[in-house]
Amino acid sequence: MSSELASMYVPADVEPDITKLWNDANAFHATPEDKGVPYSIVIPPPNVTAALHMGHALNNTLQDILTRYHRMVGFNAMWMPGTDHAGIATQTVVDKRLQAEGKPALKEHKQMELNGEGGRDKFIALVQDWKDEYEGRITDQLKAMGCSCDWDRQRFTMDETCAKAVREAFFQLFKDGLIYRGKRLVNWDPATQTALADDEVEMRDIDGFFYYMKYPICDEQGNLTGEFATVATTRPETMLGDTAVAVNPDDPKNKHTIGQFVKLPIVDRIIPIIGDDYVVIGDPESSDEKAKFASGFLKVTPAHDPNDYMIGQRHDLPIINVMALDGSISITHGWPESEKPEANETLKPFVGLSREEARKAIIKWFEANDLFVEKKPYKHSVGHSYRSHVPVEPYLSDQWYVKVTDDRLAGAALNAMSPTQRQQSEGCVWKEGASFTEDTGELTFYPPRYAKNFQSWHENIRDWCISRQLWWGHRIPVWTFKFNNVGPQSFTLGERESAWKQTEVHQQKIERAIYGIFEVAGLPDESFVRWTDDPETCHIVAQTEAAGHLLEKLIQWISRPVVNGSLQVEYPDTDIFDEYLSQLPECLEAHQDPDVLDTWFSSGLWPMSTMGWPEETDVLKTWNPSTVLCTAREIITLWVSRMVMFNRYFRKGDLPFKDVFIHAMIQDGHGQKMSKSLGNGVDPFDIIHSHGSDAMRFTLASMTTQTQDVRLPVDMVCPHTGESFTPKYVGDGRGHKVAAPVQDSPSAKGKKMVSSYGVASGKQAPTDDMPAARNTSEKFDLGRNFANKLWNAVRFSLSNIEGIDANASGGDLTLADKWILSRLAQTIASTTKAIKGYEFKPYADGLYDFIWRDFCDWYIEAVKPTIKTNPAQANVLTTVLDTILRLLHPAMPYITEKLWERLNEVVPQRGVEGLQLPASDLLVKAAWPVADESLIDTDALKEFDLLVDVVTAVRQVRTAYKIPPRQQVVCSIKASGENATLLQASGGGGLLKTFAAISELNVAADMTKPQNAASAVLGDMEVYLHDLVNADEEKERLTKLIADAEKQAKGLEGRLSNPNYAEKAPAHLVQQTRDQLAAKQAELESLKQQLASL
RNA sequence: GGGCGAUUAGCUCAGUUGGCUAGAGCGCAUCGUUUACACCGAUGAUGUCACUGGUUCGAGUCCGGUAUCGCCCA
Repeated sequence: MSSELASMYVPADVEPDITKLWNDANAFHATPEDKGVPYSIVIPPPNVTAALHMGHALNNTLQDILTRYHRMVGFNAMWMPGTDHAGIATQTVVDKRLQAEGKPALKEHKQMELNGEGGRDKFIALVQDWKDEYEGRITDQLKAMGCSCDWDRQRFTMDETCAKAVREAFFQLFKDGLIYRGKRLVNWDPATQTALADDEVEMRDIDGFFYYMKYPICDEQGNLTGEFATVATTRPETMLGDTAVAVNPDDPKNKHTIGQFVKLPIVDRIIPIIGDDYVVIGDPESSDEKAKFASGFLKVTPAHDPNDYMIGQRHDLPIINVMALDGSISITHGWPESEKPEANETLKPFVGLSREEARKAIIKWFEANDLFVEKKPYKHSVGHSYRSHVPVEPYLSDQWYVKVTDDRLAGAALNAMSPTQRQQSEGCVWKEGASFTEDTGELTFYPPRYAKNFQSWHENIRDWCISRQLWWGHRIPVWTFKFNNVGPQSFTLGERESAWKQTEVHQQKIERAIYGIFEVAGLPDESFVRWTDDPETCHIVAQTEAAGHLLEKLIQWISRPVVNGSLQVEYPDTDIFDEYLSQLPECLEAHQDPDVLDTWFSSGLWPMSTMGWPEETDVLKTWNPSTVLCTAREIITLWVSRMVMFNRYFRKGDLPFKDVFIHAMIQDGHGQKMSKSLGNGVDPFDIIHSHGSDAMRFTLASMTTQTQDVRLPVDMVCPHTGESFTPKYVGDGRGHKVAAPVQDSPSAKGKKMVSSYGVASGKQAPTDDMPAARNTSEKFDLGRNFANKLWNAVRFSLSNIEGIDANASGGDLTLADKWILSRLAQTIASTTKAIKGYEFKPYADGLYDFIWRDFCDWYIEAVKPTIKTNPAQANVLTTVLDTILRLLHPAMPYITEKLWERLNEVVPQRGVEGLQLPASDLLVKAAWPVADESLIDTDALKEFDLLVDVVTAVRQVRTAYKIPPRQQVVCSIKASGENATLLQASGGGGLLKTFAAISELNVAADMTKPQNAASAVLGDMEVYLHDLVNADEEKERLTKLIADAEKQAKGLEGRLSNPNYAEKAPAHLVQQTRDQLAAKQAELESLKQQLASL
């Protein structure tokens, strides 16, 4: 194959070929049988909601660096790829898209479902289409980035393998009493109409009001006393559901009202005034915000406020829900029928109003009826849905919970922590005493400060609501059987007992029926469990999909329509019918739970499910626990926690991963989060196209410091000219800086374009004349330039070596050779250490400096004159090239693989004594270099540094005198001892000539300064460049140098004249300072002499 | 309210157990296209290391406080 290298690195010409090479070699695939210590990473599965953004690009670049590095080191490395179904997010996105396109959306499909037209399945199919599209795009993006994932193992959180794990996990937790059903206040999102977990609620400060409203006080019969209780609330609309007014028993002003009643306006409900010390005593003078605003009377609405709910529990208050699922006022979602709300003419106008409308209407009503006191501005924190961004409504409903406050879950997660990272704390809120009970932990956070986050989350954890009222997700594997005639609505003690008895009989019959059909189908008895929480209900959980299908069949049969006394659906197997089903109670109703599981339930199983759990596969045994999880900090609580709890619980205490590496989040140039709506995101594909994958990866790696955030200033690409420029910014009215919707082209006069913000905000639609502009960032030029530099360095090196036998004997190593090998050995050590410690910037910077500065600027220039005639030197050069490619490969896989191919063609064998470089067809499979310490030649390092100093000094003088770079100059140097030897040696002298365009070099200890020579002083050396001087300029130059030297000498003197310094500082430092001062004084002396001689 | 992070050159950021005459990339200025690379080379200018106390022979680095910005949790 001809692979002459082009004069410029063009990623698009290289990347597809290299991808093919890797694919043909199946280079990313690992099996448990492969040799090497297992190393694995599971990808944090990107949501199929949207394509990947720059944060994902960073996240996956780092994982790929780790994976490729460990593969090269010889680990059996496997990177598990996949995507997450992201229940609420994806369902919402698809719904919005359908609405925007005017197609039947979620609402319409819900109606279809009610009509029995299969709306649920049809909608899920639409989401599935979306998922297929975005899963494909995400995969393409990762592949374009060069991610070395084991693509044969790619998973999706809702595929069959993962679904099996979800089913089994739910079953086991259920069986072990760690899943329960509870009627609780949940965080309800009225827009998407689903419950949210606590951590899906984001708090926002809202400028609201405290409203003060008067409730008339009365006796138990409703006779008004003429007094009023003034309640204070931020949410007046909830007053319809008030079931008490509370007063602090220590409130001197109001405690006398405890025991009385109020007649709730509009509703006319008679509710008690109760004493509860939760109530804040009002004090307008107080510095405490709450006391300042408190009126002393707290309206208690147990159905619509978590704190009120607790008060309600303590005082056994009724719970009256006054809202429908969409948050509108409703009398049919829990309003007691005994109040006959439909007959209440006062109430009628409020029914059906939205929360916001109801608030206004109720305030208006209170005003009209002289019961409104005032409103005061009040800034408070309101929970909002992290998806729909509407305020969350505390809402009473039945949900499934995981009892994560069990020691087996949260306790196990805490005990997983590395003992070195545990913090002193006040213990857990869910457990008596301290947080930790064992020292089994190996879980380690990088950077360590994030361990604190993890710990305090678990210490304060609450039970986890896992049911979501969505369609897109894992359907909850619970089948609920209800017996409708076990007894009256409310039970006396005796009735309750008999009801339970009846229940027992019913349940036994159901169990017997299930055992029967399972046995016939060959399923084990243990593949279902039953749980009963009230006399009318029993819940059955199926362990496997097969068991679920049988239950489904049973339910179909139970729900069979009975027409004219005969069954319309026969159970397929008559024997089963006769033996098991004929006994089932007639009063039975059954259905599968309509809800789906919280997405994090399946994500929490990801490190296990992707590897085949619950089967104990070889993959699972080999790579679980995985080695490291790379993610962003926002995910520590949501995801890391759940994976740790689940993995430890289901796999006998094993961790899902040993290390957690938390990387920075990418913000725009103004420190704002990148988001679609702000139009400040940068698409990885755009950067791959404009700069190349390697450039993007390298730049991202070099941005990865240990801080929390990094900024990526966002520029725009002019669609008219293709150039990038910094856009004009405006405020968006919400405190954000955004690119103005319309931008002028920087160089195409009169042409305009629309910014991403313009498009996203809908403020400006793109047209043919005014197209949309893409975002980019100048920062990626760093990686692009570096790639090109490397490309040309290798190209040039190979063109010099080609045709000569680098493996031939002969030739000696020069100073430059010894120096570059020393620097190479140091670089191998430092980059290896950096990767091992998850220090990506030092890794990237170290290679950048070595390649650009040491190798290109100095070494290549140094060997230019001799490389073609010195085989030993050619061997050093190829050894350095080889090692550079290996070291850089994890960060820049494409270009290094391409150059490797060419290097193999030109020089198949590389390596020197102390640095073995085993040959490999593909760089991706090549061994990571290890250098012997003997390669580091400290003399060579020192000597080369001296040469660099001399060269730099000469160049400075040349520049000062405006000598054209190619004009040769005669140079004399006054030097003695080692310095003189070095400078006289052919290596030193030759290098000086090469680097500083010196035609003739003389070195002597007693060199005198020639007439008209310009000079530089380096310690006790003096460098003279002949025939340059213009006395005035030289005077000026020397005066400035003298001033600098004097200043520095003064500083050193000051340090030494402090007696404490000599006494207390380490001796070697004091000596060093003395030496520095001596050198500086000699230099000063010399400069002064020169000045005088002019 | 609790926790975490940031504040170093015009911009984006390094600065690893205190030893600094504070660095890099971009940008800027001057010079340079006989062939590795103009996605380049040489040289240069630019810093009260946010402020303020303290510890120390010595503080960008350690400790206390203040201010501003950002994130997480209530």
